[in-house]
Amino acid sequence: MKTIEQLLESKNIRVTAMRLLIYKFLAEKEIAVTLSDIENAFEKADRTTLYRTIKTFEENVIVHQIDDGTGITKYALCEEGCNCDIKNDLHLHFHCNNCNETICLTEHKIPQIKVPDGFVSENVNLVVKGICDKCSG
Amino acid sequence: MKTIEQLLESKNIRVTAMRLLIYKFLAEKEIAVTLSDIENAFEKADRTTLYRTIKTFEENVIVHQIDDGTGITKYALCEEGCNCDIKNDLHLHFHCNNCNETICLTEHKIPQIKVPDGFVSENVNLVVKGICDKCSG
DNA sequence: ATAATTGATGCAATGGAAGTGCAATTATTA
DNA sequence: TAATAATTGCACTTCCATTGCATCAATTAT
Repeated sequence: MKTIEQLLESKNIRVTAMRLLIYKFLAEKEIAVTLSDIENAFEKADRTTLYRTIKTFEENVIVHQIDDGTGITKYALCEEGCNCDIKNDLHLHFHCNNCNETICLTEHKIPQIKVPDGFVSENVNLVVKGICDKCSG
Repeated sequence: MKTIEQLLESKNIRVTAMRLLIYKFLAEKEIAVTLSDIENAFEKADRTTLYRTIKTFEENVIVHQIDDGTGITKYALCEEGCNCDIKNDLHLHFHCNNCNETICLTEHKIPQIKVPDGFVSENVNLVVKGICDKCSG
């Protein structure tokens, strides 16, 4: 079990208070968050810092972007099984039309999608929309 | 074979010159277009008019939105097989990382995606990214 | 036919998210 | 301790999406 400090150091990212806080914030959340979410959680910090922290995490495959169709980019920590840096990885995310939350279904893999001749598939973005377990109860 | 006029009238949308032009523009395109694309094609018209025309079309299931992950909403005419108003329809779109164009692959259906217990799938948004037939040649 | 009403269009402005340049601050290394 | 490099905060900018309001065109009622 790596500490957050070790994780950051292993990727040559300097350990700062801000980064630890943002990492912990993301780790506590089960859902994907927007930059505004982070902004609201850290009102003392500057938007730009939060933005750049997330970008740093993204570049180093600590978080990955999720495009759930709401028009606002969301972010979530990469988990054990997350191969979002690998081109052919299939992301599966669920967006709840009721509570508007987006969660990663990392365990649910997607079958290979066939594309017409001449097309080369490099990456697949799949978002299932509907009602999440909390809202359907 | 319905004329555009008939199509609009059947949906209680007034037939205007602008609407006919935009419809024709979309019909000629095989790819999904952004509002800016339409704007560039009709420089004399106001952006708002184009925007609201597309929105009217969207509400009446004449076009559907495509979120291909570029961050900019794209639109394409609903085709014969397009059931984008039906909840369980599976949209499949292909976004070319090279030419940045997005096309509808209406003929390519996707298998039903399984979601965990408690989750209700209403809709699936699937975007395959890669290289299109024109660019891979 | 004309007035009243409804819808379409154009202009101006707003809001939100994403991104950048630069100065100041903090941490690392020489 | 000085020099260097990275991080943070502030101020902007840009781009897309969206709305309010006035005007113009078209439809309906009188």
